[in-house]
Order: sequence, then structure tokens, then C-alpha cells
Amino acid sequence: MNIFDTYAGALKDIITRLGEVGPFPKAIDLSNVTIEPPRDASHGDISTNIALVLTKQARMKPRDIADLVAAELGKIDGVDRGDVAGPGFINISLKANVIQSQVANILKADGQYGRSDVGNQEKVNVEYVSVNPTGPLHVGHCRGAIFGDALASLLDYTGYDVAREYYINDAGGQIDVLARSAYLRYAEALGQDIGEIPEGLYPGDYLIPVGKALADKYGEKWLDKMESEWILPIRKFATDAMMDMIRADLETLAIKHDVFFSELTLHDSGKIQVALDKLEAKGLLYTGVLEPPKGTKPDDWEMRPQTLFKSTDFGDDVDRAVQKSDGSWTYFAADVAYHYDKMERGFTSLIDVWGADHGGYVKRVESVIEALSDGKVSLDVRLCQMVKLLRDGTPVKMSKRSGSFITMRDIVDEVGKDVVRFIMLTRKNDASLDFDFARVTEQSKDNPVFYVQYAHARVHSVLRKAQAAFPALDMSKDSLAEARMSVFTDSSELSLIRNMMNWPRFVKSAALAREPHRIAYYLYELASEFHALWNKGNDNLDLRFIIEDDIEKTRARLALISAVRDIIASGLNILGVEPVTEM
RNA sequence: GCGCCCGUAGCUCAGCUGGAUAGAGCAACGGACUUCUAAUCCGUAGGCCACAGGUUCGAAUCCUGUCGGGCGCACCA
Repeated sequence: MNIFDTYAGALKDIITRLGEVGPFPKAIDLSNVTIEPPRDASHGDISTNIALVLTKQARMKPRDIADLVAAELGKIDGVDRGDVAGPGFINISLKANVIQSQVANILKADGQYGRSDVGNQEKVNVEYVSVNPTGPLHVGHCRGAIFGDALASLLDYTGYDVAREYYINDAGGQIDVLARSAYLRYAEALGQDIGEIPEGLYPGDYLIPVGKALADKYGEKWLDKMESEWILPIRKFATDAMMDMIRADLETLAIKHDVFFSELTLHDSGKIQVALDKLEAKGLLYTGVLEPPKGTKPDDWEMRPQTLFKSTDFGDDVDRAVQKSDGSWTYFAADVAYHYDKMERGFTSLIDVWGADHGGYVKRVESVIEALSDGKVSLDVRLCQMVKLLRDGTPVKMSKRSGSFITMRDIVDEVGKDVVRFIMLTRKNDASLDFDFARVTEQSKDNPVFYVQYAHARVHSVLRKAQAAFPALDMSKDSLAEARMSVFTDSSELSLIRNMMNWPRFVKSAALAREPHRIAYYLYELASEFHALWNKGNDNLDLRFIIEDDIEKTRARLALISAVRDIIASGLNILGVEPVTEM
């Protein structure tokens, strides 16, 4: 329960009471009322627009309403006073002890301060990465992977029942290409001269060990055999090998998945047909001919009747094909079945994390979800924009042809997991992001990862020093929570506490908006407040955390910074960044 | 041609789903180290929130249009 909720309740009681005794109508819609900290700290601790919202319903001037409510607020326990300001805002100032005591609340929560139940244990499925198993993960995949992973953690932290999922695209034509490429390496491993890798096959060195493993397992069994004989077993073998590699890559970034879902199983089990039958039953499939697109017309365009899904019924631009010209299912058809399967497994909220280049695919999937669930299941597709790699300001050149693209592993090896994760979360997902190797490894406040980590490490540094100075001092959270919090009177201390009081609200809003980057920004600001307080101790010895001759004051200060530490650690954990205790 | 995303300080970006005088970092300038790690902090300066309308008590935020940038546009994945 955070403090804003507490006073929101009190405020509602006041409105109801005023409704019963006189001035206000009995039934009042409070849905647009906000109860939040004011932007400007001089406006008190809590600000509400309630008078402005009620002005129509109560048919009174905002300021008159505000005066009535403010007078009542002044009587509430813990409220110092309620002021009316501007057009009719009510600013509530809390008594100092209410603010101070929050430190104890944070410590007693034991790292769970900010955890909430807004998610109501709703079953939500977050799908991310979902890369073709045809090669190692490269930089482009990094961002979506980290975003999805952090978002899943954030939702888990806010009371959703989260499943993390990877959709393995192991059924398409590219897997045949993979199998042929692996077959070539297999022949090579058995001593054949394969020369240059032909255009259209995967040239990467990562397939060499796969070829060797194939040779070890099968010997010369597939040599000089027709492709139709070996393609299936080698597809399976190569796909498994690629997935092993991808899983290992993901592990270097601590990206977790609960389920790896194979597209192939949808084809093999007939689930695609089942899902399409559902659409058919709703009258949403038909055979038709698509118009060519208006702009640049494809050269090989030909009019042809196809089985189409009527996605235009749900706001899509054109209806979408579910069957290819050779009669096999389209990628979209499998995706229909996949999302249908998620619904069948009981998820009521689906989140897909894709690269921005798949933006044109969003509407048709949204359409399917709406059609199959009758609007009961929500789909939220989060698109991640590109990452521009830079080295000291100059773009890193990458060319697929020469094979000089940078892999996820390259990046992690160079700058470390924590840096990659944090930096990738310092932008909104739908804004492009610059990743400069020089800048992200810098040890200065220019580098947010470092800055936040440093604040956390600094707290631990003080705690170590304090224990040395006061060997008998009990520094457990329970003990610190009993400290004399009334020592916090300096504006920087109070400002720090107010900032921490905002943590639960931030987490909640970040979860509802599905924007984990807000956590990163919050942490940066909290770290900044902490560093500021630290430096005040340089000028004013009485503001230091450790006061040599005053164990009680020291105890309170340690309580304060332990609370900071708990929140930074919680936030970093959500982002998947390790809160280090020493640097 | 159509759809989606983005235009906020010189640069890179936040802005808590509509709140009060729009905020950080970098770069510029001026200050604070016999320290609980100055790996930090404090101060100054910098804005027609792309532009034009609309919605209302109130708009950077929502709606419409214009301009500028990114992505996508049968059967691939």
C-alpha cells in the first residue's frame, strides 16, 4: 500500500461525506481524479485536481469546492495542512513524521517495496526474440530480447502471471537453406572440397562444427544421397544445433524463457487447420484475388485466387493470404495457430515484441486475435526501433556479404552484460537508440549504468565503514527500521525520501504502459539525489552518514541509505542488471 | 499512393496515459577535494515543445490537416 493510495481513500471518504450532508451530489464520478506528487516540491507532498474535475458535477466553482475539501483534509491524521492553489488544485502537506517514517516502511518491506498486485494475476504471455534458428544472434536482436525480458520481469513484479516465450521459426524455407548449408559443411568435414559457399546459402563459420558433428554422428551415410533423403534429419539436427547456440547466446545476456515453442509442431499436429477452421466457422475465410499494391508494383505480380482471411473487417488495409501458391501454409497461417494456441492455454493478455521492420504485420495479427477471442483477449505488439552502433561517434559498418556483422556475443564480450542491458533500456522502445562503445564503458555520470551502479556501491561502502566504526551496531533491516527517523530534517534528505515514496507509483505506471525504460530513468534520478546528499556531507559534517560520536544519528542515516539501496537493487533486478556492492 | 512510428535546449533524450513556471545528461562558463571512493556535487546560461487549426477549466500530451525524418506495403520469415 503506498501512501498516495492511502490518501486517495481518505479523499474519497471526504467527498462521500460531503455528498451526504449537503453540497455535493450523492453519486459522483471520480474517474478523472488524480492524486500524485506535484511537479514542484514547494507545492507540498500530494496534489489533487479533484476540485477541477468535480466542478461540473457539483455545479460549483473549482475554488469553492477546493476550499471545502481542503478544510476537511486538514483534519485528517498525518496531514499538516491542505492549501488551495492556482485554478483549484489542492496541495496537501504531510507532517514531517509521516515522511520520515516511510524509511521504516521501505526497510520493513525487505526489498519488496514497490511490488504490487495491479496485475491481478492476469495470465499474460510475453513473446520475444523469436529469431529464425539459422545463425547466431546479432546486435539487432539484442534490444528486443532485453526489452522483452525486462518487461516480463516488470509485469511479474506488478502482479501479473507471466510466461516468457520464444517462438521458434523452424518450419519455413530458410530452414531448408540451413539444412543445405549444414550438409555442405558435413561433406567438408568428411574431406570433400566444397570450394566457395554458393550464393544463397549461409556462409558463416558457425556451421563448420555442425558439419563435424553430423559427420561424427552419421559417418558417410548421407554422402552421395539425394536431398530428399537427408533433408529432414539434417534439418532437425541443424535446427537443434542452432537453438543450442541461440540459447547459449541468450544466457550471456541472462535472457530467460519459460517456453520455446516450435512452429513445426503446429504444422505436424494439424493445429493450423484447427485454427483456420475457427475462422472459417466465423465466416472470415474466403477465396479471392488481391489487388496489387498501389505504389511500387512487384515485377512478378500475378493475379491469382487465394484463401484469404478477412482482416479488413478489423481495420486492416487488405485481406491476408493464409495459403501459398503451392498449397502450403503461409507464415501468417502458422502465426494464427500459434496465437490461437496461446489463447487456448488461458492467456488473456498477449504481448509480442518485434523489430520495427515487422510493423506492417501488426494489424493482421491483431485482427486474428480479435476475431478468435471475440475481443476478449488483448494483443499488444511492442515494436523496437533500430540500434545504431557507434565507435567514438562514427557508425560501425556491418555488411552481411562479408560476414562482418557484429553478434550479440561480440557486444557482451566487449562491454559486459549489465552495460548492454541497461543501455538498451535507456530509450523508449519505439525510438531509435545510439549505442556508442566508447560512451557506454566510460566511468562517469555520462554513463547511466555506471552512475546508478556507483550509487549502490557507495551505499555498501558506507555500510562497511560504519560497521568498522561501530562494531556493536546491529545493521539488520529490522533494527535499522527502529532508528530515530526524526533526524531527517535537511531538504536533501526529505527530498530523497519523497523520491523513494514515488517508487511504487513509477513501477506501476511503467508496468501499465509496458515501458521498462521508465525504471531506468527513475533509478538515474534516485541515484542523483543520493549523490547530491552525499556531497552535502562534504560541506556540512553533520549531514554525513556516519557521525563518529553519535550512534543514533548514524543508525538513522544508515536506515536512510539502506532504503535507497533496497530500491536501487529492486529496480536493477527488474532490468536484469546486477547491483554491485563494490566497484 | 497507403499504413505505422518519430519531430521537445547547440547535441542525445525524459516528461509519471490532460495539470500549475516544460526537465535531465553532454557540450560552454564559474565554483567545491587534509573525503563516508571528487568515479561525485553546486551554480550560470540555453525553448514559439516542427507548423496551423480544433476539443476544455487546462494541451508537449487527445483529434484533424500540412511539412520534415524512419520503417513497412501479395505468396518470404
